[in-house]
Amino acid sequence: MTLPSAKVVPLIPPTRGRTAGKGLTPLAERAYREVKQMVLDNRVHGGEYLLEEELAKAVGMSRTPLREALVQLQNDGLIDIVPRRGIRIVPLTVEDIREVHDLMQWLESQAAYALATRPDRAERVKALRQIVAQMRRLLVAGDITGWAKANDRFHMELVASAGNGRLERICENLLDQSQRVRMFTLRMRKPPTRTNEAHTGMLRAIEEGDGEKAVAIQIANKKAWLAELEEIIERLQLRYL
Amino acid sequence: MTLPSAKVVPLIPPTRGRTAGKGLTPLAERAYREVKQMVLDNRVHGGEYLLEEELAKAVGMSRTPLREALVQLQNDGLIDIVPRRGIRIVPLTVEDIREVHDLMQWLESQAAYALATRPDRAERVKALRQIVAQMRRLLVAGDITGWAKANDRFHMELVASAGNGRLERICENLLDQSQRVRMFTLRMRKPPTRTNEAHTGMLRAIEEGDGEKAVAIQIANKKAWLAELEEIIERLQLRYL
DNA sequence: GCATAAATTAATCTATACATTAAAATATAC
DNA sequence: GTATATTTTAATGTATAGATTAATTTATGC
Repeated sequence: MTLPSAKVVPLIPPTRGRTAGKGLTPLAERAYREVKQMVLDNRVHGGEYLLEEELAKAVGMSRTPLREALVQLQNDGLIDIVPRRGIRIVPLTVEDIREVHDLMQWLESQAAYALATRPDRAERVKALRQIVAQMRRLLVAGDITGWAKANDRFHMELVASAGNGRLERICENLLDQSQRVRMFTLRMRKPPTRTNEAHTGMLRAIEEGDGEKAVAIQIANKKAWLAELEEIIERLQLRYL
Repeated sequence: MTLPSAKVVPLIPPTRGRTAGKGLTPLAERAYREVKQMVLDNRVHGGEYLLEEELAKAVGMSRTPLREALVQLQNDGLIDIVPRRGIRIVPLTVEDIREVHDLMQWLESQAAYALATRPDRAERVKALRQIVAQMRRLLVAGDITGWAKANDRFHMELVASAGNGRLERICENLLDQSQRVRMFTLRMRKPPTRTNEAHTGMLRAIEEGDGEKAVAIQIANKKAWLAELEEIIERLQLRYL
């Protein structure tokens, strides 16, 4: 493959800084956001198929920008483009949830450990504490969906403290991939007071500069979280969600 | 956004198992592979622009499948699609290399640690040792490019030992993202005997079940690797590559 | 009634025409 | 000569027509 000489143009900020739907055309971006929201809101279910033409009609555009959005969504691991059959919502098995859980635990523990060793960690800890306070209020108010969203913000804020853009994008995507299952099972779980306490304890350890303790608390909480989810999924008797 | 009822079809293996260019149409897949190879082979450079029509002509297809391939490549972090300007090869700064390095170090250390605790690790250690032996032979033969490829296989094999598909894809992509810089600076580095020794030592520690020692060796080698690269880039006086 | 071949259908895949946009070039005023 | 307005150009963004493919349905032979 031979090319004419590539043109060099002044360096401009990359579009990749944006976390999702990055570098897509205007219609493709809208399609990306709308289809993604439909998936994350559990309006469709794992294993189900959608047809391109029907999706295009639903989002009010031709198939060309929609297809570009679908390539992005497939890359995010939310859908599969099945040749000549349609768009399949990626079914999530308990193994998938374990994979995502393991990765998040590994990456978050690195972020927590790194934060515990930073001299200027007080600001970050303060911001994280504010999120936990909000989580407590939402739990008391009975707003479990709001609590889950705040919990996601906590995790993303913790990860952001590592100052690594690629890490942030990876974690945000992992949260997206597991969102359908986490939301589907949310009301079947015990009230997440254990998570609130674990976050509080982890932040105290970070504040004290005790990275190993912070990591130990994080790992224990995440293990308990996964065990409860596995129990729920076993009780549901579903191979995938 | 409202949809007709989604069709449910028998569960078939997802296309996402494939590591790259997954779920793309035949022409899009070919475009993906060819353009990616062009980028990874340093036939274009960071900051340079390419035009869609010229690329389409070069790969011998219309813009439609090419554009789908470009969405995938952008998601891989290899190019940026700049609206109404063209495709830009993502410029890599030393900060980018640090990010990738940090992430790989975190993820690989998890994999190494996990492997060191597995009772059935002998088989994996054996496979990894074979790769290191090949790396030694290639170094003696003066084939530094072959050595670098074998080194990548070592890292991917180590990561694969964790049995986490998402981890593998993430790491493969991180290796891709840093490839242009690593290959560009390859011959400016000292002969990588330190890396060969580090791999050997790490495998011995894993074999002995000493995860912490394995991780310590891995971290030390990666730190030295990065320091040498930073020195080279500073000597080159380039803001990005 | 069953197996296989042939025809039909459904849906994507790809090419390309046309619309749109933003940069570049040119014209104009001072 | 410079600043601003206007026009032109280059390249993408989007819609859709037609090609292609694979699944489904129907026809045929035994």
